[in-house]
Amino acid sequence: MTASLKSEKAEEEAIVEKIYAALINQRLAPGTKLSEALLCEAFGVGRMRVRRVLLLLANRELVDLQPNKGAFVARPTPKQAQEVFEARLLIEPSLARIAASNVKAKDLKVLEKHLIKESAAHASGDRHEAIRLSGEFHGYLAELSNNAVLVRVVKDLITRSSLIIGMFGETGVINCRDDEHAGIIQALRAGDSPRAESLMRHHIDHLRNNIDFGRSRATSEDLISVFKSG
Amino acid sequence: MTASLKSEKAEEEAIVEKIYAALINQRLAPGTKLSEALLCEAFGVGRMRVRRVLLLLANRELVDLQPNKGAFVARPTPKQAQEVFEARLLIEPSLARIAASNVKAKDLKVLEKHLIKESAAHASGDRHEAIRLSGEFHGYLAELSNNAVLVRVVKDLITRSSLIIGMFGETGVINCRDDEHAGIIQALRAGDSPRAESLMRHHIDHLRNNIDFGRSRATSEDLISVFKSG
DNA sequence: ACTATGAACATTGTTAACAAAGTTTGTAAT
DNA sequence: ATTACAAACTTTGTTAACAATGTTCATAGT
Repeated sequence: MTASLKSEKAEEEAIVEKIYAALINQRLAPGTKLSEALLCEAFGVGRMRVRRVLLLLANRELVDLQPNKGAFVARPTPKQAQEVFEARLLIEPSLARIAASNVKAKDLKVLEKHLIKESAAHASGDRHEAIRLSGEFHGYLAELSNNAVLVRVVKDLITRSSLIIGMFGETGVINCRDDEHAGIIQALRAGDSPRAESLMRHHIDHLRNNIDFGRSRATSEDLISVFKSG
Repeated sequence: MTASLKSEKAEEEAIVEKIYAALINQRLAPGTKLSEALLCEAFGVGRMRVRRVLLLLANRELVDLQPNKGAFVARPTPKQAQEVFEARLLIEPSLARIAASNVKAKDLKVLEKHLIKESAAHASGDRHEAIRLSGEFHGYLAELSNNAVLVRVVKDLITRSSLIIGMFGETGVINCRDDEHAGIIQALRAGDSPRAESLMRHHIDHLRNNIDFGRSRATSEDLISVFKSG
C-alpha cells in the first residue's frame, strides 16, 4: 500500500535508462569514471542497486568494469566500433524493409513529427540533441518491426554508436542527415520495401563513412595515461 | 601468486557458461526453479556470485527473476518464441553470406568435423546432443563473421531457441537436419555467398515450421499451478 | 472431508560492517 | 629537483547478520 513498495525492479530499470540517456546525449564521455558513491548520491539509492546497474551496463558493453578500480564509461576500440556499424548495416536495412510493410498511418504521423524536431535541432546547431533525436528515429523504426528482440538489439547498437561517435566522429559533421531520414519516411509511406531497405543501407553506410576509426579523440583521462607512459 | 587470486571475473563467466550449456542441452527445463542455495552448493561459491550470475542470465532473458520468489528458467511465450526465430531469420542468412566470403580452409575443416559429430548424434538418436551440436554449428558460422557483436547476438538467440524447442518443439522431429547443414558447408566451400544465404534462410524457416507456437508443452511446475487455478 | 486460519519454516532482499586493493600525499634520499 | 618509498586515505569487493516476503504444515472449524 505504501508508496515505497510500488517499485523495486522498475526503479533499477529507470536508473539504467537515465544512464542510457546520458550516454546517448554524450553528457557522459567515454572514459569517465562512474564511482559508486557518486551514483548512490545522484540517484538516492543504496550501493547494492548501483552495483547491479553497473553490472547490467557492463553486460551491454556500455561500461567497463575494472576489478578493484571501478566502473568507467566504455571506450570502444576501433575494432569494436567497426563491428557495431557492421552489425547495424546487417540488421537495420532489413528492419526498414519490414517496417515498410508494417507501418500504419499513426506511425507515419509520429515519424514526421519527429523529423521536424530533428530539423530544428540541426538548424539550431544543437549537435547533442541532433544525435539523440537521430538515435531515437532509428529506435522508432526498429519498433515498427513489432519484435522486442530486434528492438533490444538495435537500441543497444544505437547507444554504443553514440559512444563511438563521441570518440571517433568528426566534430564538424552532423552525423545523421535529416534529409536521409526524410527519404526513408517517404519510402515507408509509399510502402516501398526495397527502397526503404536500400535507403537505410546507404544511410548507415554514410554514417560509417563519417567516422574516422583510425584516430580516437582522447578524453581527459586518456591524456594523463599518455603522459605517463610516454 | 596464490591460486585463489587468478580468477574472480572469469569464474563468474564460467558459471554463466555452464548454465548456458545446461540450457542448450535442455538439462534445465523451462520453469525450473534455480534457488540460490542450490546454485551456491553446485558451484561452490557465495551467494553474491550466484546473484550476479542470475542477474546476467535474467538480462539475457534466459532466466525469469520474480521478486521475493526467486529465479526460474525462462518460459518463452509463443510471441517471444516467434520473435526469436524472426530475428534469426533476419540475421543469420546475411551472416551466412558474409561467412562464405570469409571462410578459410581450416574453418571448413572444423565445420566438416563438426558435421560428422552431428550425423553421429542423429544416427544414435541422441536428441539432446543433436540439438546442442546443431546450435554449436550456427555459433561457429556466426564466428566466421569476425564480428563479436553479431556473435554475441546470435549465440543468445541460439540459447533461447533451445528453450523454445524444449517448450514448443515436436518431440519426434529432429530440429536441425544435418543434411541442410551439409548443404550450407558446401556453399561455403564454393564461396557461393547468395546460395549460402538462401540455404540458411530456408534452413531457419524449416526450423521454425517444426515448432508449434500454439500449444506449449507444460512442465511439471506448470501443471501444479494449472491444477490450482482451474 | 474440506477449507480457512495461523504459526513455523525457508528463501529472498537489504543493510552494515569488514577486508582488500588502489590512489594519493608527504617525506627522505640521491 | 626528482625519484623512491611509506603511510594515510579512498574506493571497491566480500562476508555475515538482519529484515521481509513467500511457502508449508498443522490445527480448528464448518
